[in-house]
Amino acid sequence: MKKIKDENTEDQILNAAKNIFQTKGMDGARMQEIADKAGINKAMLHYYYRSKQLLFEAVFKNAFSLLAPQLNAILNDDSSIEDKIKNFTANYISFIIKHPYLPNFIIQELNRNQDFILKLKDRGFPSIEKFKKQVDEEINKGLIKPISAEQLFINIMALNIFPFVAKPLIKAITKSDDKHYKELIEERKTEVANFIINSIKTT
Amino acid sequence: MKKIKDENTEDQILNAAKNIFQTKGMDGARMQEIADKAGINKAMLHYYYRSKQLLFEAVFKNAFSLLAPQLNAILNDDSSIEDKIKNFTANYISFIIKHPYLPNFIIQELNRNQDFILKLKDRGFPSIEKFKKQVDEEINKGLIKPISAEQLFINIMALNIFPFVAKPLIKAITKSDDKHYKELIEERKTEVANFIINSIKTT
DNA sequence: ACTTAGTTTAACCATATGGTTAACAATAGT
DNA sequence: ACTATTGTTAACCATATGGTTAAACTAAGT
Repeated sequence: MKKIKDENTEDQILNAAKNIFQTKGMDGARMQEIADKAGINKAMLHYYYRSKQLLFEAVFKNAFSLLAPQLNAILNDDSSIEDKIKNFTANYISFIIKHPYLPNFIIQELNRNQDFILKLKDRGFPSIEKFKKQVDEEINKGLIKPISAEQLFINIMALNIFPFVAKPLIKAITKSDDKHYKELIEERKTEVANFIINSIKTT
Repeated sequence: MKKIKDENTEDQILNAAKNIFQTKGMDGARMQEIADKAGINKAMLHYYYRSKQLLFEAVFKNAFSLLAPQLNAILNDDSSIEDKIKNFTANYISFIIKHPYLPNFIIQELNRNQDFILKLKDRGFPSIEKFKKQVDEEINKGLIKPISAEQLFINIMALNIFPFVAKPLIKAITKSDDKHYKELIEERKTEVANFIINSIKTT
């Protein structure tokens, strides 16, 4: 009863669906297009995933499960805040270069359907508690200037994620072609960490 | 031949279209829903705007023409960089509180259709040249630490715009209800400017 | 060989959707 | 009052779309 194939149909579908959903979003995606990209019949999509909604959710959860560990790297790692910021910045940018549609996809779809995030709020969902303690500790030790952990976290996310989400806008305003945009992003692997640390480090 | 009315049909349509397009995006919006919200017949949409695409473009241009002056406030004002950052941060956040769907709408749609930005690139489209000169000048005068104008501009945009774009994510990770989220944002009116200035100000 | 269970296909279906049409209403100029 | 122009409506149309069905195919178990 097992199919001996290079890749089973279910995965072919999921990969095609990832591709289409992440570039066009839930509303812009067409089941026929996904089927075509997977090289199979449209009925197969429903055979394996029942509905567009369920197929989409499979893709979304999959995408989020890639992003979550990245965020947990700031929130739950044991290294110092300075080290975390340096590592996260370099790692996250490399990570997104490999998955360019991820941040946009997640942000867009979370905005489209606010309730949707409830379906994710468990197993490994990033949470800020530990980070809060760490920030307060380092402030007390005089290692960093006073700042709320929430604001610091928002700032770290913003500086790292935004340049990808707003790529078209940034390219237009800075009059960059793809090459120059890529250089800007590459620079940010160190630039962003320095910018943050400059701001919060005690002198 | 003029209609004496509280509001002419064309504007009613545009307002309804704004509402629907900005919350649901081009792909998620339905002409029927726009007509219903405007309280008119669906044929009127086509009578006044010919097609969904053209109606959408009217809404988009309108939205962008609100955002552009905000960005130009950093790029082309005559005040010092420090003052610009302080003013922009406070103003922009107040501005978005009034137009909460704006940044998301623009970013989402620019990502959906990359070519679309070409239709905007004229009259008052924000451009970074003047800001570049100013940054270099202030660095030379020793007022701020060395930083590329592009990176500084990206950082300013990121810290200000991202918290709105990523609202659902931030709310979930910081376990905030609407009230706490609003407080976080309110804090940022001064927090963000301090964060940036701390980082670039010479000591 | 035959049965059984899972897999795949083509054809089909109901509905939604953007858009059109033709008739009708209102208004202003004459 | 008559006419031309503009505004508005209901009915309609072609197509796209998510989803279903019934039949055919495949591979393993016996």
